[in-house]
Amino acid sequence: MYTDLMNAPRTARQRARAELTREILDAARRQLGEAGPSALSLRAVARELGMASSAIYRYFKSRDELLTALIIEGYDEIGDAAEAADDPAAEPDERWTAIWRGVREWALTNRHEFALLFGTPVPGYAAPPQAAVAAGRMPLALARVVADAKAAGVLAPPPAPTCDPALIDAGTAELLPGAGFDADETARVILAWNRLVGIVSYELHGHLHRVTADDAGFFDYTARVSGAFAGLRFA
Amino acid sequence: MYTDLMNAPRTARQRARAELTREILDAARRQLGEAGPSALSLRAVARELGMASSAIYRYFKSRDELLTALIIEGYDEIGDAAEAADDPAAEPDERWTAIWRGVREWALTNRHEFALLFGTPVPGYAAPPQAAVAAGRMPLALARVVADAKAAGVLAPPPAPTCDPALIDAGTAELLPGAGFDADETARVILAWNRLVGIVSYELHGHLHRVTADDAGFFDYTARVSGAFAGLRFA
DNA sequence: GTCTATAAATCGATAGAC
DNA sequence: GTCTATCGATTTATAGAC
Repeated sequence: MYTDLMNAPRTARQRARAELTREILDAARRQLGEAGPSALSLRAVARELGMASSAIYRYFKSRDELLTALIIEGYDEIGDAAEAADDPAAEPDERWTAIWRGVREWALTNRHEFALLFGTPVPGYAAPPQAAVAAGRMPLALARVVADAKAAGVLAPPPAPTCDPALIDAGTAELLPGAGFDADETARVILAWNRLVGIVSYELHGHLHRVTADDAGFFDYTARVSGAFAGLRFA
Repeated sequence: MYTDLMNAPRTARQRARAELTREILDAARRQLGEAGPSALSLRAVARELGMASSAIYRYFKSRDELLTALIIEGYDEIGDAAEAADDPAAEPDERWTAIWRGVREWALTNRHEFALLFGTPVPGYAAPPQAAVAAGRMPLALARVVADAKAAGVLAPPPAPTCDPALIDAGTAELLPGAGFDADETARVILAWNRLVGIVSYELHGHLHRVTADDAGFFDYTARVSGAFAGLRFA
């Protein structure tokens, strides 16, 4: 939505507005890490940019609107990272690992934004429905690999515990139109998405400190485990 | 550490101090949900209790010390929940599910405390080393089930992707003295712990909204999947 | 141990001059 | 569109009377 404003700036006025909007978002992202998302302060952003606190209200009319812009931008960037890492011509196991690594790398260089997306929700703030579209891009990248493996006939059968179709939301069953996922396949993609976010969160939040010995190596191991569970074959 | 103060109160003075310490902790826990952990305010706690803001410094000499007490108390409670749910005489699959459900129930009724433990870390705050002991109790409960299944000779062999022993911290390899876990078994317990926290976080933070259709049912399915991966046999 | 008073900051948001 | 000034509130923390 705000990125729309930054495309095709025609007049000098529009360009100036787009640039300042960008600077506000960048400053806000820098500040996410200093006091946490819930303490994000419009005033502090204004101070960092050398502008009056009231001037910023011309760009974002509330703190929540700025938060929404940051969240959608974050979901889009992590979706970009996942899609950019994916080479549809490669083998499923390689695609899977590449997507996982792309997401992790984005998270490592944008840890506060990752926390904004997947950490504790900001109290009193509710993300608008349109954020769901951007939020779905990363798990969809994972689903695409599974769908392609299934179409190629190389998807492994589900492991022992199977998923009751009644547990999956009707809308989610159609998450990848044309893929023809059954409940088990859908559930395995959901758990893969949850696993990816969960293991990155553990690494970023220090829960693996003195538990694992090699973060990148354990992450790759987790990716293999997750991919195998999803039905992909790893060498 | 603070709970020590509450055991064996001898004089009336000590009992009064213990009770007020308890009230401060309870009030702080109530406030965790209002503005998030990073906004936890000693003054607001004092106000809620009808005491002067300065008086509270007699009980906790800083906000970080109060946070530490809350974190250790939370880890201990979730460890209690896991241990209380475990019946060592039951079958491994039943024990596993019971522990999972016990942890989820604690999280559902203490969601802000759960977020304090496993959500975004509070900026500028570092948990003291002694918190690690309390933090380990919940995953240890999971490990105990796996260890007992191994001792009984009913632990399934590892699934295809195996874990390089170099990826596990040397201290973690001894996480359950006497269990004789190898790297694969240790890694599977770590991932089970991560899975449990991850799926509860997803449920609490709304990421499963309109994705799954039955939170409790999908949680049980996840528990079965996780237990099977850990090597337990589910009917 | 509890109180008042205070220090030196911060915040979101608005009004109104220019 | 940007500024100053302001409102009414918040915070952590300390000093000192009682």
